[in-house]
Amino acid sequence: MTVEIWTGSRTHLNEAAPLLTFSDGQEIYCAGDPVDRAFCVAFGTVRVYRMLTSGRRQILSFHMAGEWFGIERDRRRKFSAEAIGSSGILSVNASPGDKTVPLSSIFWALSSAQQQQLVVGRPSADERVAAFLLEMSARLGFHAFVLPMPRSDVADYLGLTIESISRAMTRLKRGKLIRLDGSRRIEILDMEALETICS
Amino acid sequence: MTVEIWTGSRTHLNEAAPLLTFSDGQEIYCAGDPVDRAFCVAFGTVRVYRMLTSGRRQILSFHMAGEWFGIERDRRRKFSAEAIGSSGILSVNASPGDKTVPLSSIFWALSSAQQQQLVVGRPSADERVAAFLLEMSARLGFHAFVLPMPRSDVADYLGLTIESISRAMTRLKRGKLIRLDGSRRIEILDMEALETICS
DNA sequence: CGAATGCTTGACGACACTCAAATAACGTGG
DNA sequence: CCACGTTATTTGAGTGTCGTCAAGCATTCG
Repeated sequence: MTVEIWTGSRTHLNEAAPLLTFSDGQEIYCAGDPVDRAFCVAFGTVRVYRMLTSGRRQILSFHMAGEWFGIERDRRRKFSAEAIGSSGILSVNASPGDKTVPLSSIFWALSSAQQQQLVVGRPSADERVAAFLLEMSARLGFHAFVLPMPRSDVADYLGLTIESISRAMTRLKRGKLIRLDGSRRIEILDMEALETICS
Repeated sequence: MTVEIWTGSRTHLNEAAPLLTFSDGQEIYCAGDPVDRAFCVAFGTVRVYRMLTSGRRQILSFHMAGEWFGIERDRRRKFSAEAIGSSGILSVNASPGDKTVPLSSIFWALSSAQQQQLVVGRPSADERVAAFLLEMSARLGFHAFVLPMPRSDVADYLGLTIESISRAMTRLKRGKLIRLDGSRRIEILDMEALETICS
C-alpha cells in the first residue's frame, strides 16, 4: 500500500471531491459512524467534539479553511463534528481503492493536536484565553480577526465556563492587550504581552 | 516521494535501527534540534515536554514500549524528550533517502494526542487523575500497574500541582476506587466508578 | 544510620464555578 | 427601518476548589 506524500500548499485530490454545505450546528459526522472518509474545510469552521454522559461537552479541535479533519485511527468514530456557521466541506472517500492521501495534513493534524494540549494544559484562565487568541490569530493570519465560534464553544474547548472566558477577555481588554468590537471581533493590540502571559 | 503504509502489529524497520540506552532523566533530543529521525521505545518510558520561560514545564506525552515518538511537523524540534528511568530507544534515521515510515504509528500518535486532550481538558483534579489512571491502565494492559513516572511528571502532564495529584489520589483511595502500595504501585479496584467520574 | 529525595497532609489565600441578574447583540415580522 | 422577542454575553455575589507555603512522613541510597 503506497501513499503520496503531499508537500504542496494547495489541496490535491485524486478524485472528484463533492462540496457539501452545512448550516450552523449541522452534523457532519457522529460518534459511532464508520470512518470511511476524511474531510477538508472549504469555507466556514468545524468543531470536533464529544459528549460526556454528564452532559458536558469537550471540544477537541476547531478546523478552518484548508484544514483536514475526520482522520481517526479506529474503525468507528469516537467523536462528532458539526459546522459552526454556514460551512463548505469537501468529502474525500477513503475506500481501500483510494490510496492518495495528503500525508502532510496528518502531520499538521498531529501538530495541531499538540498545540491544543499546550493551550489547555495551562493553569489560569487568562493564560488559556491568551494562548487561544494567539493560536487563532496565527491560524487566521491576522492580528485582527472575527472569532467564528460563540463563547460556549471556546469554553468547552478550553475547559472553562463562559463566564470565566468573558472575565478573562475583559481583563485582557482592560489591560489594553486586546480590543473588542462586539464579542466576536477581536484585535490583538499587544502581541508581545500576550506571548509573555503564555510564557 | 512514497511511503509504505505499515499495518502490521510489529515494528518493521527497513534499516538497522541501533538500540540506544538512556538513564533516568537523560536527554534524547532537545528543542531546537533538527528533526532528522524518529524514535521507538524498546523498554522504559519517555516524556516529551517543553519549558516555558516562566520555568514551568508542560509535558505533552508519555511514551511506552512499542510506541513511536519524535515525529514533528517542522524542520526543528519544538519539544524535548527525556528518558524516565532506564530506557532503550530505537532511533530511525529519517533522511531523505529513507522513505519507509510506519504510517499507522502516525495515526496512533494522533489518536494519542487527542486522548491526552480529553484527559487534560477536564475541570476537576479528580477527573483528570481518574482519566489519567484509566489511560495508563489501558496502555499498560493491566488493572494493577506501576506508574513509571514521579508525581511531578503527572502534575506537569495534567496541568496540576503535585499536591493536587496527591490529594486526588488520596480521595480515590479513600473512596475504594484504587489501592495504593507506595506511591507508584496502583491497583484499580473499581474501574466502573473511575469511568463514571470521567463521565 | 543519616541525609536526601519524594510524597502526603494541613492552613490559608486566590481564583474559577455556580447561580442570578443586567446588558448587549441578533433575528423576525410588521 | 424599527419594535419586539430571543439568544448571547457580561457582570455581580457567594461558594468551593486548587495553588502556595510549610511541615511531617516515607522511601531510597550511600
